[in-house]
Amino acid sequence: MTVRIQDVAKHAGVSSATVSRVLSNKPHVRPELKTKVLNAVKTLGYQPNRIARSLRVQQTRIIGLLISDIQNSFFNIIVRAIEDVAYKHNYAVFLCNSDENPEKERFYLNLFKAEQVAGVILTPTDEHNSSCECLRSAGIPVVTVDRKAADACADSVVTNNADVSEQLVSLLLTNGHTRVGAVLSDLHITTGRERFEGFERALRKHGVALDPAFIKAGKPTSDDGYELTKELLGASELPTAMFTGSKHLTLGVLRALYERGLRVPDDIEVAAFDRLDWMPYYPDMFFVEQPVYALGQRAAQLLFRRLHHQDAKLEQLVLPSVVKVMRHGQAKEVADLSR
Amino acid sequence: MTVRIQDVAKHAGVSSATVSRVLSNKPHVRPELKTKVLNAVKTLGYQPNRIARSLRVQQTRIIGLLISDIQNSFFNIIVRAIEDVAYKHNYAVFLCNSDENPEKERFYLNLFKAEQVAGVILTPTDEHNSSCECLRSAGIPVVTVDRKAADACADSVVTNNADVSEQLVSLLLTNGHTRVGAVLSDLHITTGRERFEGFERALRKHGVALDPAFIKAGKPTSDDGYELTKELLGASELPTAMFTGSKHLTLGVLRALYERGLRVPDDIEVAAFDRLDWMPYYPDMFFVEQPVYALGQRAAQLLFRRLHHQDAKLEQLVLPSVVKVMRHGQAKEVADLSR
DNA sequence: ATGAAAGCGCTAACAC
DNA sequence: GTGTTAGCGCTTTCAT
Repeated sequence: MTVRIQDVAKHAGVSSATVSRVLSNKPHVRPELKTKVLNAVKTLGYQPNRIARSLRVQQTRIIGLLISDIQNSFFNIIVRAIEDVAYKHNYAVFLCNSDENPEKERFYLNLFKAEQVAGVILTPTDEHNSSCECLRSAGIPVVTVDRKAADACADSVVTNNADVSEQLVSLLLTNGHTRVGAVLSDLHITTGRERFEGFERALRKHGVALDPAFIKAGKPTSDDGYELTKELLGASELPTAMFTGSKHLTLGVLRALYERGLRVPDDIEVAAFDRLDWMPYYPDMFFVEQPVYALGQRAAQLLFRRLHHQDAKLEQLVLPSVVKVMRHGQAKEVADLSR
Repeated sequence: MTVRIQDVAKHAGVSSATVSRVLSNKPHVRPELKTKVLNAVKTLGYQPNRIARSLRVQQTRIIGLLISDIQNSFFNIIVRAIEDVAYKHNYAVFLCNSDENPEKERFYLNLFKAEQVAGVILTPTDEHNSSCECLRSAGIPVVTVDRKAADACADSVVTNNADVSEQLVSLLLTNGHTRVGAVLSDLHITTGRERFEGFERALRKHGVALDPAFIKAGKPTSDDGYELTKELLGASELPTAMFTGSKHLTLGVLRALYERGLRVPDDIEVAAFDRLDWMPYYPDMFFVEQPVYALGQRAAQLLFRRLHHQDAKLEQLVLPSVVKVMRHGQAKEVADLSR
């Protein structure tokens, strides 16, 4: 039924060892046998069984990718980037969705181990969740992307969250805003925590008191952004500006503002993380442009580096984001505003 | 180093066969041995090697998912739905990106075969590309989603593209538009072809001649939508309405209209496929709401049905889409407009 | 340079 | 009910 390496060997009049050698480009094979084998492969339509190979060599050419929300268009760009790099290296990607759920995360990391993936890239749902330790101990390298894990057993690629948040919020404060609401990701996610730290730092520098009623955190989804904003707007005094901690949170925040009849930026200023693809048609707002594709690309590169170079020292890459503003449908860096 | 089924057997004082039986919930095992085995598994931290298992039973609990653009937020919802269903069935998903490239598609379908996935779900890049035949002949069921494949060897789940397109375009024509531009997916993709057929039918019914300069087709990406619209707007007479064939095409079309200074809907009416998440803030437009999540969900269900029921008759599911209009930030079915 | 054969970890057929 | 064992398809020593 299915054609095996033995069949090819028989057809070419050689042993299976020779076929194997030819197919993995090993040296020490007479050219004339090589062509014989290649012919046999072609005529029989032979395709190596990767399962058998994996069992024998005790590893696969698969990288496990565990994303906390694969429906999120931000993570999607990262997925795409990783897939691109993997394809170039002739690796395939095993994509799973942890759904911001630590239990699902553990389930999938175990699966990755059982499937003996060559390496894992993930966006950890919880900074202090050391489940990646169990992968490292099984010899499977781990890279975290966009978010960090506390245990120092994974390479990571993130952006300068705290700094750029501080810049962004400072901009609001400099423009005279004193009541700034923040809708962020949960603080056990590093992007949530670090962006909050930047927010805090900016307030402190400008001598503005931090009002707990103006700070909300939840899952980085549009729904949570919406609900949290409604809560926040229920406070006695309305904020004059909003700082939002992710693309999908922003979507929810804008919906809540819209429903409440607050116009941007006349009634309320918005300073958001990430570019929305419809910003050109939307009223002016500030935003942080993160190098999203690069985030995924560098993560994949880091993983492949480690695959080939097992014990390189741990790398913690920080890519720079930039504060921008939309003006008349054009995005400009804030440094450029002075012109 | 790594703990094997033999180790568990020794530790529990039984044979590996018994351990295997316990772990796969086979009958005929004394309860007392069962607990012994389970204890040994726990203390040793045993995890079955799925590769070895796969090699032995000649199949995996993995479904191969080949999407033509994983960065596209439309397909993403489908991916998410499939992942959800798979997780419930305790299957994992192997996600790959064909990039609308038939060559990449072939590469990945071969990979799926070599990895012996249990089944495949794909959005074919070319209707008349019979590469799924090779999977079926290897006993791997194939389901196409969103798009159909010509060869009748795959179950499929699609929407009523032609009909709903006809409705949508008829609406424009009824409203007095006679110059309707169309920006669609390539005609070798079934969604492109069928939506074009609906467009054509509507024109014919209303006795409007089809102007080739008003019809553009390309990849369903924002960039192609943009470029094609610029071409289309270069025609001597401007259209008074635009019909767009996918979410990302729409993004590009709107950008081109915006840059050209054409306001929606005053200067030009837009009737689009798929809901954009920022439509509430955008000027009124018509659109087709497709049951996107259901598309993925049903596809996965179809696949699992076939996995358990190898020779059920081929199923071609058509899910209904609905024409809607945005009014004051609310989506309404067009049938409701009369009120 | 090439072939014979062991063995990766598991399951299932068969024997008891 | 439980154990023994063959074998899934491949790679890789070890002989030659």
